[in-house]
Order: sequence, then C-alpha cells, then structure tokens
Amino acid sequence: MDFRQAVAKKVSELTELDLESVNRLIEIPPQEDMGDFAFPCFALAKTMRKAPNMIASDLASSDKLQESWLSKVEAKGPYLNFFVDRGAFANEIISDVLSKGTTYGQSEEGSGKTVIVEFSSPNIAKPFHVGHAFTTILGHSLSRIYEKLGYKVVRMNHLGDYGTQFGKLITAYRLWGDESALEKDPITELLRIYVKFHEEEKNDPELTTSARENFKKLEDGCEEEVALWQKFRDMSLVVFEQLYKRMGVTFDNYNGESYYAKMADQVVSMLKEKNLLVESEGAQVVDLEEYGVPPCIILKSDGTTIYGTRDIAAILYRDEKYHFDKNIYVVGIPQALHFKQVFSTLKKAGYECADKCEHVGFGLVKFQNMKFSTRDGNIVLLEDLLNESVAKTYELIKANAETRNSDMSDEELREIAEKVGLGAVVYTYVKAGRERDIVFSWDTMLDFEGDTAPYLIYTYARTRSILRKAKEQGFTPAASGSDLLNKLSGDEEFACVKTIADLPDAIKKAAASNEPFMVSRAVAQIARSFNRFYNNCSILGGDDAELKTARLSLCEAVCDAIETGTYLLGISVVEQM
RNA sequence: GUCCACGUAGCUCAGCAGGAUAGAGCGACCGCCUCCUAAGCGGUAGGCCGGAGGUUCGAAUCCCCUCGUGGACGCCA
Repeated sequence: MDFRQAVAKKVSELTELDLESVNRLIEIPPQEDMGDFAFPCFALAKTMRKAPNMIASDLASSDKLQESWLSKVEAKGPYLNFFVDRGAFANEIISDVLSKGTTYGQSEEGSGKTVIVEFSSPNIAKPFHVGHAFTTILGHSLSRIYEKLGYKVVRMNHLGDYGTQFGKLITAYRLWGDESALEKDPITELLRIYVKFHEEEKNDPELTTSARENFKKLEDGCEEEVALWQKFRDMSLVVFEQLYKRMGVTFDNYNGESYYAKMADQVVSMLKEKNLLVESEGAQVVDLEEYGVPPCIILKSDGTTIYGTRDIAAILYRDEKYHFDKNIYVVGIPQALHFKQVFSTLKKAGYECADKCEHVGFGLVKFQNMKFSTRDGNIVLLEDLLNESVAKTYELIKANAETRNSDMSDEELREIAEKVGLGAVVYTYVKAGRERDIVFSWDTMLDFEGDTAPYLIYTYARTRSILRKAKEQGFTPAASGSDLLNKLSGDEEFACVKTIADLPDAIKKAAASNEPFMVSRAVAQIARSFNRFYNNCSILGGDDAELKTARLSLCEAVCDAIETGTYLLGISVVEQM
C-alpha cells in the first residue's frame, strides 16, 4: 500500500474534496515531530466558511481516522498532521525493497515507448576534456533512468565528424603528419598538426585554399581524402571507446554529422516544396517570427548546408526509423537558441515529432573565470582527471587496508580504487542541477568527504561488511513480509526507512525533469540517514535477536537502494574499501 | 541593443505548480574510535533568500521594475 495515497483517500472521504486535488495539497511537514504527512486546511476555509484552524481540529476529532496504519492524527494550527504507524510503514517499504532487490523503483510508465538520448558527441580529432564529461555523464545517467522506467532507450553519439576542419586536417597531415605518432597517440598527433596549421595559416594563405579544396574533395567523395578522413575518424573512435568502456558508457550508434549530411538535400527540397525557404542576404532561411525566434539558416550563401540542416535531417530520419516518443539532446545551454530554431522549423513544416524533441541543456565547466579552450591549451583531459582520482583513492584504501589488516590483494585494491575514483568524478557532475556551471577545481573533484560518491560507496561497503559478519555469526536478515520488520520503529530506523521510500518517486521526477541530481540527492539522503542510524544503534551488538534480524533487513534494503541509485548515476559500488 | 538563465550561510548548492521555525555539504570551532570500516557521527557559530514595489490570509517561491553575473543573438558546431 501507498501511505500517501491512503492519507489522501482518507482526507478526500472526510472533506468531499476529490482525491486528485487532495493529493496536490498534501505535503511533508518540515519537522519530524509534526508528523509524516500533512493536509493544510486553507483551501477549505472559503467553502466551509470556517477558520482553517477550526477545520483542522474538527477533522482531527473524526472517529473515521482510527486505522491500524495510522498511529496518530492531530491538528496543529491550520494543518491536519498524520503520523503513520512506524512498524507498518517499515514493514511495507522494507518488504518491497527486499522482494525487488535492485529492481526497486522500476516502473512500467515508459513501457512501449522509445526515447532517443543524444549525448557525448565529441569532435573527431579533438581531445576529450572535462567539459565533454558533462554531456557524457548526464546522458549516460538519463539513459539508465529512462530504462529503469521501462522506456526503450536509443543512445546516440552524434559525432562531430564533418566540416571544414577536416579539410584543414588533411592538408596539415600531408605536410607535417607523422604516421608512427598517429598510430601511437592519434588525438595528440592530430591536435598537434591542427594547431600547427592555424599557426602557419596566418602567414600562408595557400594553406587556407588547400584546406578548402580538400574539404570539397572530401564532400565529393574523392577516394584519397575520404580514406584519410575515415582513418582519422576510426582512430579517434578507438580512443573515445576506451574512455567510454572505462566509464561503462555505451551507444547504439555513432551516426555523426557526416551520416546525416547525406540527407540534408532532402530537407532542402522538402522545405522548398512547402514554400518555407526565403532568400535573405544570400542565404536560404526559414522565417520563424511567429515562434519568436530568429530565422533558421538552411543553405549558406555559397549554397552548402549548415549544421541546422543536418540536425533537421537527423530528426526526420530518427522519427522514421524509431517513431520516438521523446528525442532529447544533452547539449550545452549555449545551443539553446539553435535547438529552438531547429524544432520550430520542423513544427512550421508540419511535423508532429517537433513537439517530442527536447533540448536538455547544462552549464559550463570552467576554470575560475576562464572557459575551457582547446586552442588556448587550458584544458584538463578527462582521462587525466580520472587517473588522478583513482590514484588518490588507491593511496587511501591501501592505507586503510593496512590499518585494518585486510587481506585484499593489490589487484583487488586497484579494482576498488578504479570504481571509487571514477565514481567520485562522476558524482561531481550529477550532484547539482544540470544548468549550474561547474567551476573546475582539483580540490573539489578529489574531495572524498561529505556529499560525494565515496561517501555513498563507503556507506554501502560498510553495510555489506555488517551483513557479511552477521552471516558468519549465523544471523540472516528477516525476510520480506516478516512481522519482525515491524520492529524497525526507532527514530533513526524510521527516518532511514522514509528516505528509502522516497527513491522511486525521485527516479520518476529525475526523468520528468531530465535531472539526474534528483536521484543523487535521494541516494545521499538514504546514506546520511543510515549513517545516523549506524552511529546511534548497534546492529550486531544487541541482545534482542529479533531486532537484530530486522535491522539486518534494513541494512540489506539500504544496500539495494544505494546500489540502485548509484547505478542510475553511472557509479559502481564496492563490497569493501 | 534584444532575448534567455542565474543571484539563498564565508564557499558549493537544495528548497520555488505560494504555506508551519529557509535546509544540506564543505570550510571554521568543540566533541565522539576498549564497540559493526572515523571516507563516519554529534554539537556550536554563520541568512533583511541581490534591492524596491505589487498580488495574497500568507511570498525565497508568482507579477512588474531595478542592480549584478553569465550566455545567446544568421552563413562554425
């Protein structure tokens, strides 16, 4: 049973307000001692022509509020406060988690629906820095969250593999390229010649011409140019895929811009047919005044297509192929206007799928006041950040292992360090609302205390450790549905159960708002409430064997909940650390 | 100039389809390991929720104005 629903139903019966509006009004009291659910009576004041305080106290005295699952209902000022029966509540929630394990929080709301998540989308031949991590981590997490809710998710990596810069790269490679360096470390080598190109270009206009010609050849499908481009693309992808594999990130396809470029002509003819193209300063654009946005450029004045055209082509392609119910773009906020233009253009052309597209923007990753810039060289590679984090974690757990006389092998220590170290980095990207900027600092990235992934993982590991010890001593958790679970009614136990109960709703909200931090916040609350319990009550130490098994069930449920939540964020837990 | 975000504790952030005494984490200070992992826990200090007005029984939350910061404003993506 759902306690909130039950309370709403009760209020609805007492007041003759419909269930839905009661549900909207019900809130969680700000203080623990005010109860678990509250119904504010202001809304009734007008119709009943009575003071809210009076209404609340009248309602509180109703004998219809005698229920086994309610321990107390009292009026406090204008509020009607409900206290659930702690034992019954704990039993309900913990039983649910124990029976579901890490499928806890799963739902069918997305069953039969397809959502496309476009994310990561790095540029070929460019280094993958901590800025790219934002879209990668967010998109990965959102994909898992949607899957949890039953959606079919298609992960798309819209690679930046098209454009004039490839003409430049081809020219540069032919002049200064080093084959062996390319084999060894492709991105570094490609970046080196790319930077050199820009330096030399200032004094040598012929380079510009050559680059333009090479891009033209590439577009026209000239064999040698295409082969080089393919080589740069393949080699870059190998590097990216190593990183993705390390982070557990997967994609259903890597159809980049070049893939959709082929379809751009169809977009042009479609828009032309519908008489939506108008000439403006030499370019062909779609006027979007009725949508309150500047025109969308479809053809540049030289007659070639632009990225907006390719984005439109991509949407039409995806609509046809996947019949998506949602098509989300995990791309930085600076591109908000661009997406508005693209979606509005489709809308104007009469495509319903335009309304199913959504830009999920996120803030900037920056150094104090500077923006990351490949050209200026003030970037931090994601790989370096991960390595630092893992290295620091390794030192910590190695020291811990020594003081605790643990028998973990060095290999095990490194495995744990990898998971915890990566988790720490991932968490810094999903701990706050996505539209917030992240000011990059080694100190915060490598801070493992407080609201961090290591804190969550640590809580999990410590709890697993208790469960292991209990097993050695012959104690096992009380089973789902056992009456013993009603014993979990102490203040700390109850508070912890409540945080676990909140997780499924947090997952739904995370999907609805495309905000993974709804999940990270919920998991952090579970960990915090459990640690409070852990510090106040001895789980294995007590004399009451029944209470002990009930508490072990709470441990088990906490582990399931943390593992569920961290998985959705793209963070792995470890059994000990 | 136009448009869009944001401005909450020293710092990083929650809270904002209006509601009870505005919450966390970090940092600071003070405590807690003969006891299940101290990457933990408790406590103290710290707020005219950028400013002014309006709507309302009630505003951090909604509206208007203002200041500040950041971003976007056609042939790059």
